[in-house]
Amino acid sequence: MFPSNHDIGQRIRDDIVAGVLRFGERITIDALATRYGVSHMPVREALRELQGEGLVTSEPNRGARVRAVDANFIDNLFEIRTALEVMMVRRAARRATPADVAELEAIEVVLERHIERGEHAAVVAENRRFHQTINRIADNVDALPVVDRHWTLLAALWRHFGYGADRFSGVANDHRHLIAALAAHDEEAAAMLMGAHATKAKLELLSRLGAQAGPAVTNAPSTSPRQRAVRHLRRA
Amino acid sequence: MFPSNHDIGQRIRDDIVAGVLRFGERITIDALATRYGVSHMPVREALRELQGEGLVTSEPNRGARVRAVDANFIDNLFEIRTALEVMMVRRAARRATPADVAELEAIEVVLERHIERGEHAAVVAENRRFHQTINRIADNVDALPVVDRHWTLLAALWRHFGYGADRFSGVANDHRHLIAALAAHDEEAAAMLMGAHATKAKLELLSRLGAQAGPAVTNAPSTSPRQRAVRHLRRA
DNA sequence: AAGTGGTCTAGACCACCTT
DNA sequence: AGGTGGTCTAGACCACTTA
Repeated sequence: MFPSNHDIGQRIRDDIVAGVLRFGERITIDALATRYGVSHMPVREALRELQGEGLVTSEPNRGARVRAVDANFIDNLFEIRTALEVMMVRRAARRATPADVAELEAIEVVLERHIERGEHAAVVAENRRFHQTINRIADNVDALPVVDRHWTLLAALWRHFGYGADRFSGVANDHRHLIAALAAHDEEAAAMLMGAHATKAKLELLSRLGAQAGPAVTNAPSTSPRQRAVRHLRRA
Repeated sequence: MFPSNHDIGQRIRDDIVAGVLRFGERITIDALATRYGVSHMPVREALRELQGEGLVTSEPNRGARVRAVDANFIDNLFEIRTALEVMMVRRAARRATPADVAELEAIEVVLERHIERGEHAAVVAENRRFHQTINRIADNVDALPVVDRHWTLLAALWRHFGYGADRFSGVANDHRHLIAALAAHDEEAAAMLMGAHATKAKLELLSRLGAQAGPAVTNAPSTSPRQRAVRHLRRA
């Protein structure tokens, strides 16, 4: 049983958030293929996937780079997520059945137990399930993959920046209110709550990014696309 | 410019909207590969791309199908587009420079000339440029690919259902007001206008879908995933 | 057990950037 | 011209489904 094959995308993502692949670093299909012991094609597909998540940028015929995970990136991602999840929770508020509400409550109970016990990874996983359930209730199958694509990346970022128990208590409170709004079919309330909920997460991540020291990133996307000398500066 | 061979995705998309591949039809990588005279891999990637657009659905180990282009599908797509474009136009309203506004006005002039002359395809192309420019001003590079992915499909749908000169006059009026809101940095107005603009397009498409006779579609996604006998019914 | 859908390998090949 | 990034071919192979 080789774990080696398969899921090259996840391995690259892990290597990026783990710092093995530095932000801004140049990456080539060939190098990654030999590194992971696979052939061209799986790496190519993985890079596309990561490009879809925004983790990798690529200029035609000039190779790809690890995207700088800076405030701008976080901001972009959360604006997308917020716009879509607010739209989704509106639909969910219109459609939620008592059974749906019960399902959310059950998930929330589990989630809060994980919070009490400080089981961070489990909290993140259950939190994802909570939001996925809302999105399933919303019943827009075409939006699901878009939103879902960001979750793996966000999970990696939380893991990287540390979880922080202080944040989780607020999460539970938000969720309880969200469930109430859905149960009451109060679309406006649900939209407002979801917007605030997502914004909190964004601000939280941004503050950690700032606290973690400035240089988590750099590699200004090289607005003048033809110079490379800058790369020599990154060494330390 | 792509040599000729490539861009299997576009060829499949064209075959779908042209009715060569019927809605609901079963499609396999192998069949498409032989049909277009290419090997497995390009078709596989193309199918993924189309899945990303929502044009194709796929169940693991059970093959793919042409997605039913019904009211529900149109609705899903436009909810995504509306949510994202409203978010984008808000950002654009905050950032638009006089030069940006001038660029939009220039595009709009060209667009309206095409409208007067009844050059439908050119109108669609220029309309796309208009919205792309707003999204560029918004400066969320991570949202661009998501929104952009739907444009090729929408263009194909307009082409398929017919353009309709009646619609275009409203478009020009909406655009003029949008430009004014952006120039005034009026974020709320811009958001409201964009929401209405997108909703109009959705309703327009839906009405054409309804007018075009009911059976543009069918193939209920077979909610009980294990039966295939139904397939024999589709023959006529 | 046979069939079908789908991914991986290994290398050829091509287009564009770099001398 | 030479180099590098990236796509395509042809077939092996694996996983899951169906008989």
